[in-house]
Amino acid sequence: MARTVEAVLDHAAAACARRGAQLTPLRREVLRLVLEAEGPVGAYALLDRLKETRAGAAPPTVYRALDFLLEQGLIHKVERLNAFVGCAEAPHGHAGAGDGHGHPHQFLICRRCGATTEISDAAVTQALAAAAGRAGFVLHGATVEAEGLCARCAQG
Amino acid sequence: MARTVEAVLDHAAAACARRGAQLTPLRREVLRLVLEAEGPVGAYALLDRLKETRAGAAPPTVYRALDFLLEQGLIHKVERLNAFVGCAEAPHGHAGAGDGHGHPHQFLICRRCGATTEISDAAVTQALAAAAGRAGFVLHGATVEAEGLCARCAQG
DNA sequence: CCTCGGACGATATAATGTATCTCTCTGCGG
DNA sequence: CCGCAGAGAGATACATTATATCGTCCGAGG
Ligand SMILES: [Zn+2]
Ligand SMILES: [Zn+2]
Ligand SMILES: [Zn+2]
Ligand SMILES: [Zn+2]
Repeated sequence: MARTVEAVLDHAAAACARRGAQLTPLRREVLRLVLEAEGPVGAYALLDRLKETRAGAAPPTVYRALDFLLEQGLIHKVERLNAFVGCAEAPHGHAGAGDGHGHPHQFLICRRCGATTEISDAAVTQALAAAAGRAGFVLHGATVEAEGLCARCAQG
Repeated sequence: MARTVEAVLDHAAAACARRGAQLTPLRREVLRLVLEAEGPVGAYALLDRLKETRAGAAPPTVYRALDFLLEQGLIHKVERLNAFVGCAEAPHGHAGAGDGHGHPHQFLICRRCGATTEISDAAVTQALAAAAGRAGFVLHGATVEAEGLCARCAQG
């Protein structure tokens, strides 16, 4: 797993460089903390972990890094949780569209165990685009977060 | 317009009563403030307005009322804005499902003028339900918030 | 050398949301 | 009438999340 995270970090650094951006050591460290977390992680939880290696870290430190990672499409924000997760697709070649918006995605959030699964369902994306179009709305992005019970918790 | 708001409030009170809940004067006042706002309105903005008539109002005052109104499906929360809007369907007979979750809905949020339009698109709802089902996820509700340019702003 | 811009450090403050305890009112059983 | 339970609300304090602002450093380009 540690190997995997390092590989993703290297891949992310390359993707940033390709777009003229730079995954600095600080940003890389924050991204690592997000990826190592088991699920969505709050900015202040990240800050606490970051302080272990960077004593002077403060809220703007982590928020600036998170803003960068969001722009690069390397992480997503879960609005319902005010928390952040690594993009599930970044390691598989997508790594952000370079347009500053990431890619269309949806979250399935378990109300019991908190598991948050990223999916990228074309039908959902299309349906939303169609609905927006009918309203004359020019779509730039969307937050889609489902709440319910994950497969594991639904069994009990 | 004022007439309309009063009519909606009366309708909401009746709907609550039908479900064994009570739209108390305080809750009614908070709902009125939400409905009178031009768009999504934050809890603390509501609190400021509420203080004009209820000097002792504090954060829990407004949050408790908002929680009740959310449960009754009379308002929705816009997660991306941390703000609240009146349900666009409540005045038209729906007025909450009574199941404590409101109804499926989506928001179209204009990044330029801030206009927030509530829609209820069956195709989006179905597509999301299908995607969740394929993941073995039991869907209970969803936050769907599109960002872009409204018809008016897109023209410029 | 100069200076310009991006990244970061540092401090303070704003905005949003909860916990907890008390108090009062109301309806009801005894 | 009395005592009690439960909902609603007042009040204080606190927790969590996010931003504003200013200063410093450093490398790219002139
Ligand atoms: Zn993603
Ligand atoms: Zn679960
Ligand atoms: Zn609605
Ligand atoms: Zn607009």
